Amino acid sequence: MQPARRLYRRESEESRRTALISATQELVAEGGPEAATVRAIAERAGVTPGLIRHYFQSKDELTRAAYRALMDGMTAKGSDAIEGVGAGPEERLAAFIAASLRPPVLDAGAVVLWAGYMHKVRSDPDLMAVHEAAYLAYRDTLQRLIETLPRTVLPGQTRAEAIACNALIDGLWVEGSLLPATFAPGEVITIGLSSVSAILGVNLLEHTAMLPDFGKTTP
Amino acid sequence: MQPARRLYRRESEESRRTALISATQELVAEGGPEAATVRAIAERAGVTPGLIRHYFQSKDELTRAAYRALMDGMTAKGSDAIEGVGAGPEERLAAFIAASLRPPVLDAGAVVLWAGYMHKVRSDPDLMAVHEAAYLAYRDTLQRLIETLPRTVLPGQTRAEAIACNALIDGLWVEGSLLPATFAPGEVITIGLSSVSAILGVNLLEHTAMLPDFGKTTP
DNA sequence: CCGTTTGTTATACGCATGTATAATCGTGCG
DNA sequence: CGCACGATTATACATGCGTATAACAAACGG
Repeated sequence: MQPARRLYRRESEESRRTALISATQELVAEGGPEAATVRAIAERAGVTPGLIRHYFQSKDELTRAAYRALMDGMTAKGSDAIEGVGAGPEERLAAFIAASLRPPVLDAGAVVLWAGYMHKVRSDPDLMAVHEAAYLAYRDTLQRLIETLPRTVLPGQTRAEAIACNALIDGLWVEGSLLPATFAPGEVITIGLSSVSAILGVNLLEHTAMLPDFGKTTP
Repeated sequence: MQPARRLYRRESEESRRTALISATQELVAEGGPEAATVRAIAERAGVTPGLIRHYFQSKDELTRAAYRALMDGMTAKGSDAIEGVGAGPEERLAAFIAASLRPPVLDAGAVVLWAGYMHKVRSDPDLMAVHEAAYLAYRDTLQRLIETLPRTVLPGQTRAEAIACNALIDGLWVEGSLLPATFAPGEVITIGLSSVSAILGVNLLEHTAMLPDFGKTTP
């Protein structure tokens, strides 16, 4: 009696690919890129290592797919945030910012995941293109929201403002995720909203009534 | 005649340690953490792999030392920037910000290096302490510079402002380093100074006369 | 209900990694 | 000048990695 061969079920290509991609993301988020080995990914996804090469030409291709999925997911979260809320420009901008500074976007695992891919982004032109597209898409959404604000602006002004707000949000995202104990609950969102308000010359804190998990920490 | 044993010179402990640390940093900056193998580090430092274990108990200890050196170096750059310049609070703050958004601090290698250590920072309490100390030191310097500005402030205001300015600078640092082609020369510094000005309610762009490599891109 | 297809597992290979230990030789001290 | 210490090199080892390939079995069509 030899060790029985492992039982399995056939699944759709899509479900297997997403399972492998999710497993990769989880492992990188937990233990950095070096923890995402072929064997660990397979175990997490509930398959054996060989199957990875059946769905991805190489581990590098799986890596690229996981990065693409990460970036798509994060930009999607931002778009979702401005879907439901009321039509006021300030409301929409405030919701967009708050969504980026709250879980699940504000999350140490997400930051580690993002950081773990950074050097691959720089060396792989394909990943660089994905990164640039996601970054510019986010910044573009931000800029469009800024342009809808009731203000009179100089030409070229909103571009610089969008860059600044994007950088501010990114920085708060990293630090709020990495050192959550350093901030009071909701403090990161409050700081983000008031700082963006200062940069743009508006008052977003007056338009936070509809935001979930907010209002209790701001006087 | 067998292959001659490699000639060598004895060197001080300090020079060997710094050589190994620098080699580690260079390799991580160039190719990510996975490129910094024991053999590659030794070759870059001009020694053989075994010597690493003579000066560091393990590769992990060398890694920790390299991260500490990175953080110390980056905070030192900021302190240097406010040493020479004139006594005006605005000048000093402007110089501090500009120094963080200009090479050698603004550099893709530095960002990749910083990002490459991120997951180790989260999992290793020792590195976490180093990170937190460096982050808070930087923020503290920033807050002290902000407090010297001629303004009347509410209690607790400067803390939030320091967090915001720190996040803004960090975000510009990352994006300016990773996508330098996206920005006009000096644009990152200009945006940083004008945004911090807006957040703090001052005008730093009027106090950039003494900044090197500046003034030509701002009207 | 059988045969074919192909998703999935199992096994093996070559290589690189971090570490341990022994051999060597540069160097400061007596 | 010689000798002993230890900084440095050399070699070896176990392990884990990504990859290649063959064997197997689950599901579907006939």
